[in-house]
Amino acid sequence: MAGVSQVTVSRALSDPSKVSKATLDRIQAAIYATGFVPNAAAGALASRRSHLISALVPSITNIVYSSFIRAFSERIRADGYQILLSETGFDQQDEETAVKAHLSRQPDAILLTGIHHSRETRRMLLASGIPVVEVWDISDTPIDTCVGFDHAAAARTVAKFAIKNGYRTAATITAGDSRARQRQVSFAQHFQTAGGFPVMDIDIGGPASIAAGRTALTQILKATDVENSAAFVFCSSDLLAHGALIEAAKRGIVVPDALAIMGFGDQDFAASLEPPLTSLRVDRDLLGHSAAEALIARINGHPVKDVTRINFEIALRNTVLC
Amino acid sequence: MAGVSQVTVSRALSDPSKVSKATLDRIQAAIYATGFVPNAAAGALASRRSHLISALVPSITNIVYSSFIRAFSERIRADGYQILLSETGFDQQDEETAVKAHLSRQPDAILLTGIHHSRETRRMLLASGIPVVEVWDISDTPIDTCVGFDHAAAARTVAKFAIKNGYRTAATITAGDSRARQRQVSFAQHFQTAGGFPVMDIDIGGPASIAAGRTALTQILKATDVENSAAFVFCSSDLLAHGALIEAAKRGIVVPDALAIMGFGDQDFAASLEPPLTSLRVDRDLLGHSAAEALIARINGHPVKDVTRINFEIALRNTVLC
DNA sequence: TTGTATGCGTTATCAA
DNA sequence: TTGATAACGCATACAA
Repeated sequence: MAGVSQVTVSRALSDPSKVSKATLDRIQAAIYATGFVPNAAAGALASRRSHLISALVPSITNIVYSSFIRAFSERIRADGYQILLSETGFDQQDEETAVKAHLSRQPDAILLTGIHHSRETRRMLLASGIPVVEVWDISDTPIDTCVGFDHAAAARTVAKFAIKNGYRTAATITAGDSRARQRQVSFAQHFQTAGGFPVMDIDIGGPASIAAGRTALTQILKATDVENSAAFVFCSSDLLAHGALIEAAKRGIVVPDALAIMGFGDQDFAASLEPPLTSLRVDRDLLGHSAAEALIARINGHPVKDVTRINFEIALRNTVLC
Repeated sequence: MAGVSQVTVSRALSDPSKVSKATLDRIQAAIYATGFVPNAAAGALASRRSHLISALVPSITNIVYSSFIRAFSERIRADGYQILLSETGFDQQDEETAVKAHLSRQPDAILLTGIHHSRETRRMLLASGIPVVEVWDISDTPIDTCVGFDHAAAARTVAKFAIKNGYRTAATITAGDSRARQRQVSFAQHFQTAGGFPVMDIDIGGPASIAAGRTALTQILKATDVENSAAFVFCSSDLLAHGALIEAAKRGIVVPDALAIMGFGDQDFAASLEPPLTSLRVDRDLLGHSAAEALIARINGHPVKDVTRINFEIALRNTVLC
C-alpha cells in the first residue's frame, strides 16, 4: 500500500530516522488507513526481546505493594517496557507456579517480592539467565540483585526511639508475613535489651486490617494495665495502627497520654488520622524506581550492585509522647 | 534427548493424551532435566491465541479497582489466561496510548474501565475484532459488552433512603471521576424532587482520600448550621466518608445524632469504623468474575448479553439515623 | 536509503 | 501414535 517492502515498514516503526521523509509519510498514512498494529509477539520472537517485565507481588490490594507497583511500572514504561503482573499471596508454591508461567512469556527481566523463594523457583530463574531483582528485603545472597531495606535495623530504630522517650512497657501487633515477623522479633529483642520489659505480641495471622487492629488492641488491653503503665504499641502496618487508634478512642483511652501507638509504612492516610499517626517511613516510590532502574541497567548490560539499601526514618507525629 | 521429534514435544505439552505413556515419560524427564520452558510468544504467533487478557484501570492503588482486578484475574487465570495490566489515570488520552500498546501484544480480549473512551480508542478496538468488556458502568451502546451497575439508580436509592428517614438537608462530597459525578447529580436531583432542600456539593477534584474528606466536611460545616438541621452527607466513596467521620469526631459533632454520613462502595474497613459506616454496597467480586466470564465466553464464541447489571444494596449501619 | 533472504519456536495440516 | 512441512509476523545480516 505504501509501495515499500516489509522491512522498510519495520524500520519506519523501530527507527524512523533510517527511512526517508517521503516514504515515512507514505508508510504512516498506510498505517493509519489500515489501522495496522505491529505484532509484538512476532517481534519478540525475532529479536529475542519481549519488552516485557514480570512482577510478582504478594497482594495488589495492599496499598503498600500497589503503590510500589505504580512507581515501578511508571519507570519501566518510560523505557518502553510493559508489566506482566501476578499476585502470589504469601505462598512459595504459588510463587513458583507464577514464575513458571511468567518465564514462558520470555520477560526481559523479573521482579520478586521478598528474598525467600522455593528451591525450584531459584533454579528456574538462574537457568533463565534474565535479570532478577528481589525487593523489600535485603539479602547477602540475592539471586541476582536486590533493593530493599533492613527490617531488623528498622525495628531496632523504633525500639531505641521508644526507650529514649521513656517507654518501658511495649506490645506488638503483627500481621502474618515474614517481614513483619522479622521486625517484631528485632523490636522485642532490642526493646528488652535496652531496658524495657518483655514485649507482648499479638499475631493476627493473616493480612492487616482495621478490624484486626481493633481486636488485637482489645486483647492487649485485657492483659495490660494501661492506666498505670503508659505502653508503647508497635504495629506492623499503619492499617493495624489505625484499628488500634479507633479501638482506643472507643474505649476512651487517650492517645498518646495513656497509650502510644506507632505504625509502619507511613501510608498517606497516617497524617490525616486523629491524632496524626507516628510511623516509620520508607520511600516506596524510591524503592519502585530503584528496582526498575536496576533491572533496566542489567538488561542493557550495565553493572549493578548486588544490594541497594533504601533509607527509612521515623515520621514524628502525635501518637507517641516525645 | 527424548528421542522424539519437536512436534511430539509440542503435543505432550498441549495435550498429553495424544502421546503414548512411554514417550510422555521420556519427554517429561527431558523437560525436567533441561529446565525447558516453552516460548509462549512463539506459541501465540503460531496459534493466533496469546492467552493474554488486557485490563486497563484508572488506578491500582485505589482499593476499589485493585480488589476488582484481583477477582477478575483470579477468574481468568482459572482458564489459563494471564493479565496484562495498565493504569490509565482518569485520562482518555492515556487510555488510548495504553490500548495501542496492549493491542500490539495481541491479547485475546480486553477490559476497559468506564464507558467513555476516545474516538480513536473505539476505532482501534472495533478494528481489532477482539472481545471487549467495559466495566463499572452501564451503556446502551457498549463497544462489545458491559458489566456494571446503574450509578444514577444507585444514587436515587440513597436519596430515597435519606428522605424516608426524615432528612431534608443534604450535602455531597464528590471525588473527581465521572461515575462519582454522575451519582452526585442524580442524588441531588432526586433528593430535591422528593422534598429535600437544594444539595450543597463539595467537589474535591482529585482522587478520594481521608484528608480530602476531612477538608470537605470542614467546608460543609462552615456553610451549614449543623446544630439546627441534622444533615445527610453523601460521600462518593468510603474513604471520603471516613475522613468526614474523623473530622466530625474531632469537632465533637456526634454521628449520627447531629450529622448523618453515608459512604459508597462498602469497603471492608467500613464496618470497622466507629461508628460503623453506612454505605452503598456493590459486589466487586461478582463484578470481577462476571466481567471475566463474559470475556471468556466471547473468546470461546459463546453469546453474551450486551449489558450485565450487578445489584447494589444499602449496607445499613450506624452513621445514619433510621 | 531500500530490499532479499533467513530464522525466531511454536502450532496446524497432512501424511505415514 | 508419530513425523514432515509449512506458516505465524517480525528483525537481523547482508547486499544493492
